Amino acid sequence: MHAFRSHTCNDLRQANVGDTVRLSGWVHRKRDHGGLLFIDLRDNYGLTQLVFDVDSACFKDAEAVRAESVIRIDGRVKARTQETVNAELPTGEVEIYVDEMEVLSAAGDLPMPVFGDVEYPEDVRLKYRFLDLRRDRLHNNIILRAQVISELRRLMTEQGFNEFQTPILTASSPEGARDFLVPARQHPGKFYALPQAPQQFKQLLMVSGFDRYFQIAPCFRDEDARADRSPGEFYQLDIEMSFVTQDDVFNAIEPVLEEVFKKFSDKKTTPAPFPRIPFKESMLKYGNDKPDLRNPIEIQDVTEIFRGSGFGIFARMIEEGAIVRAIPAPGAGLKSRKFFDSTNDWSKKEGYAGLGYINIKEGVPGGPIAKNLGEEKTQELIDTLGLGPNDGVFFACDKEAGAAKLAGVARTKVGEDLDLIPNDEFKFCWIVDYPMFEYDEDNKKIDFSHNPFSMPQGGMEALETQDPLEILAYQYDIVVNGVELSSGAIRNHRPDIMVKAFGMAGYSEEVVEQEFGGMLNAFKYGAPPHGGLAPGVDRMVMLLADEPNIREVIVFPMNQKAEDLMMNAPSTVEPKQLRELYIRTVEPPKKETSE
RNA sequence: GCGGGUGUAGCUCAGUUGGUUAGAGUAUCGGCCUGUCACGCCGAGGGUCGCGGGUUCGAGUCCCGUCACUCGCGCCA
Repeated sequence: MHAFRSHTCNDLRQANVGDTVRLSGWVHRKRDHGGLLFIDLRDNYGLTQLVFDVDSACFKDAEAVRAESVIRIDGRVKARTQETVNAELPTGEVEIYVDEMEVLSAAGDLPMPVFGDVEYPEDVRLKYRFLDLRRDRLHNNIILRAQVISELRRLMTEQGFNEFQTPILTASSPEGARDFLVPARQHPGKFYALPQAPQQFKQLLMVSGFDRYFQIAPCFRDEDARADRSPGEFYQLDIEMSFVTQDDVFNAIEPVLEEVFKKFSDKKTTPAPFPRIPFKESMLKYGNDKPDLRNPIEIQDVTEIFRGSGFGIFARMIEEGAIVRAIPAPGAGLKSRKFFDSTNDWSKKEGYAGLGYINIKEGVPGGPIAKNLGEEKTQELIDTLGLGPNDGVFFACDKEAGAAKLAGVARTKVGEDLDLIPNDEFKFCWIVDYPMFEYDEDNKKIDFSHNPFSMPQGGMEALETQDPLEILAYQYDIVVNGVELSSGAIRNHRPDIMVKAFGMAGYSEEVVEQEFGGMLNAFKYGAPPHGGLAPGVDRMVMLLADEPNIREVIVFPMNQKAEDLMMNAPSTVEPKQLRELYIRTVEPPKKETSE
């Protein structure tokens, strides 16, 4: 017999009755009746009930063994009586009468139990991640993650994509997020950077003639955490293709996402082709470029109705260049005034200008805006917005960017408060036609709005003839349920167009040469038109596992402050290590303390 | 860096208007228990109420500061 097990804890069934078996696993739960003792033995695969009666040679050992100890047992499979069958367990028709037991590894007092589904503080869960990972919820999430990744690889490979590894130690690149730096011992004063994404490498792979690349690629960005953004590192399904148009990229990735989401979730999934929404339309109708299409509310611009109207606050602001966006709140007219006031208070607390509103009760519009706007204008609003006799509507008035943003968060807030967002579907869309450039208010200059490597729509001619702020790029995002899953682009493979585009954003040819020389140089020796994208793997699994927090789908995540509480990273290092690197650390200045 | 929330036993939580010796469930330990599967019953131990300061005759409760965790803003080509 095998040293540890003849079966797993999910193998034994009625058909095994009479067999002599050997099992190993964790003591999940003990039920000690004095003269009779049950242990639920657990492994990766499931649970099996062990029975020790008082005559058993190992009864005393079983009484002493603690939860989460690892044991090996030999025993006989017996059928349970009709009354004692456990229909909840796949192995519930049988149990093992134990003849011999060995403790392979004794467990001490547990800082958190594995059994049960009690919530535990996150720092305890992170410090004892190996215990948390034994629990069903995390264990299942991580298995799901493995299966999703395996399926992604299969689907990509079947489409003729090849998986290549790209360097982890590479060069810092000037824009994007903050880099993680690694000192270069052989080059005092110089540093490697961990890649924020294998962007240039995958483009270079296209120049190298590999035609179709993918990678489950680790990406490193030194940014602060969010619920859907783990600090440090994350994974992307990184994809690049040669000789393709934007539609070719869409056609390649849509079936992959559709199939993975259908396979690993019971929720309804948008069938391919996914809707395509121009960036500008998304900013207007949803107030952001990652719309949750489950939310039925659509924002409208109603600036013209308020221009010169009796509602003086808005009218004056419009004269100064503000706009007004309307956020309908279906059915909210039946809510009390408190609903509208507290939504307004919420927006102010979030740091916005505040929300005006009209609440229509039984067809009668109420609130200060309706009063001051007058009957005719109010009716025009109701007709324009298609409001019903018991609907409400909020208004965001500000400069365009501010109003759009406030309208967007209000749309989400109102949709949530009115319970308008169903949780039983995945609604995908593409956001397309991003602007190539935007005006950078801080530095008073034109800058890239997204990815500087994107091909401008219209190519060189557009750059030479159009208003820079009007030029669109072949740049696209995939969004599902308000989560930005991926961004991508058809790349700019022409050195002349690239130098021109960078020039418009204020980067000299020398700077481009210095920062992107590797790629720019490659484009001078025959580069195929190419494009790609990179959906976030962690976010995909988070959505499929229906988890609100990305740490629940990462095996060993860091906390919000980018610390690994289990491994104690980051940590100080030996002076010798620093000397080798010609590095000296400087204490940060102490904060002023008021005595 | 900024704003919100949370912080009481190992854990989940209760604790009234500021008023006796801060409670319950669970876990742990001891005792009893031969059909449980959240086993049951009896008992015990376990607390600087995150920490520091203040107000008060008196603070878990009120005020100020600070720390930890978390959510958001900034940041995220």
